[in-house]
Amino acid sequence: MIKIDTTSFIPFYEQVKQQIKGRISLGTLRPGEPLPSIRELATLLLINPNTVARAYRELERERFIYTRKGKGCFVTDDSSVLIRKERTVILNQVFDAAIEEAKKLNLNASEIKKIFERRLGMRTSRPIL
Amino acid sequence: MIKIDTTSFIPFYEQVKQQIKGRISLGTLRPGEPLPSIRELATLLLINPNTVARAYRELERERFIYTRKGKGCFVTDDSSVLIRKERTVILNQVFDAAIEEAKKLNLNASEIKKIFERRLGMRTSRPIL
Amino acid sequence: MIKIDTTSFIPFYEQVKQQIKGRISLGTLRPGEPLPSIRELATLLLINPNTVARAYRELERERFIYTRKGKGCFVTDDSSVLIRKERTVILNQVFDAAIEEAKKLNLNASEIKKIFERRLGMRTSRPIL
Amino acid sequence: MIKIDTTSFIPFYEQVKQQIKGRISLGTLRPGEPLPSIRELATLLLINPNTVARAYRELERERFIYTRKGKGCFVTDDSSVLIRKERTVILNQVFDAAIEEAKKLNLNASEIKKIFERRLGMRTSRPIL
DNA sequence: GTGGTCTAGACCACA
DNA sequence: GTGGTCTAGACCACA
Repeated sequence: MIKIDTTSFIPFYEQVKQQIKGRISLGTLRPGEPLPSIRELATLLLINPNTVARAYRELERERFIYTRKGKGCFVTDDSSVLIRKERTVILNQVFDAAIEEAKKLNLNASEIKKIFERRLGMRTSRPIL
Repeated sequence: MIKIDTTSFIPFYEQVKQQIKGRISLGTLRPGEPLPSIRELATLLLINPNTVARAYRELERERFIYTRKGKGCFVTDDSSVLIRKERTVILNQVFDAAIEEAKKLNLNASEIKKIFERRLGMRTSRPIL
Repeated sequence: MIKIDTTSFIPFYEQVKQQIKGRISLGTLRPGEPLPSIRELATLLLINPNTVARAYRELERERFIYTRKGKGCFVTDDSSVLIRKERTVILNQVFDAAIEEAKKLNLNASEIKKIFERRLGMRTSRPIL
Repeated sequence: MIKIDTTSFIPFYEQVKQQIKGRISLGTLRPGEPLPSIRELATLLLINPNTVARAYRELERERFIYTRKGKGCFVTDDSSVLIRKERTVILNQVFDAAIEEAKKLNLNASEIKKIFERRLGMRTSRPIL
């Protein structure tokens, strides 16, 4: 499910971090549940274990996961609370960025809205209503 | 108007490129019009001339601008055409990114729409309606 | 009484070693007396038996304890002598470390002394005087 | 001035961090002042640049230093404030550790005090008075 | 098997 | 020159 975009400017370790957070937020990864092992995920993503280790280390420092030596890494109990806090911030950021971009390309609000809804529709299984 | 986000993972030269393209698209920079000189822009953005030079070099290679030795850099006649081509691609990218992000954070389509419209409203001078 | 600090950089086996030595020095563990069994101590400390085994193995190599197959591990007769030798070394080490740390934090001798005595007082049942 | 103890259990990157903090606290490194470059310090300490980079990265995340791409790392303005906060915590920790150690070795308060003052005297140029 | 530290060395952005 | 990311691979503590 996790993917690395090798063409992106975003560092690999950062992509891993963001996607782990995303999965916690989605509930795919729940409190107490183990993350894939560093080596396992590295193999899966075709990247170096050190890079995954860095992502995990930073997630630990940010209290989304915790580590037990020799056992593995696990989602913390308060991870979802932390993510919920980050959530609004993150969402505002990405939408503001998109809108800003559209404005720079000289679109007005209704044009922006039209494009947005087209994209949203394409990526939704059910009709929006 | 142009700004460098020093905390972003996007390289400075890329930020400059994107913003120049944005201004061409906006019509703030028109065909034939001169760009700010490398040194001038570098001073303005508090970055090294080499970095601006790289942005200009790539914009030239992509045919958005051309260089006249001793005179400076100018917007090409077909720059807007080129940008128009990029436009849809760019917009789709940024909106898809935003929507993707929202989905990772476990929002459904109508929630995403609500947030989007709130942000869009905040950043528009006239009411949308 | 023995405790593992899971946040410390000091390896678990080393923490066990140090604390066993401490108890021999304290007289809580006397020559000839049996140590808790490897499994027992491992269970108590919530760590793996292998880790306790390593601590015991090294203590045996350093002649603080000896092993009787099928019976267990016991404190040697000359353990206290050995520890007495280590004692001054150990104490100097820890105090030098503390003083060094204080100096790095830019305190002068009298300030260091003041802090030290405050801490010592706090951790002593009877008044020092 | 900075030294790596290769026999210590404390990781190299952590030793570097602690000593940089110590020098900031001492005033040897002042706000705005540049740290030695990563490569320079690595060469000096006979360790790998990656290890120094990790120390610097963590110091940056803890807001003791900041980084300017292509320019170097510099002490932040509020570094001393942050250190002052850490100061008491750190000092209590090290002194408590030393005292605890002494108690485990079965010394009473006055003996501990005697040893402490002997060590303190040895490491002070002027008599304490 | 698990994670943690470290090295040697490549390649990039930036000054 | 500066810092940042990444890889390949070694060695250690711990389960």
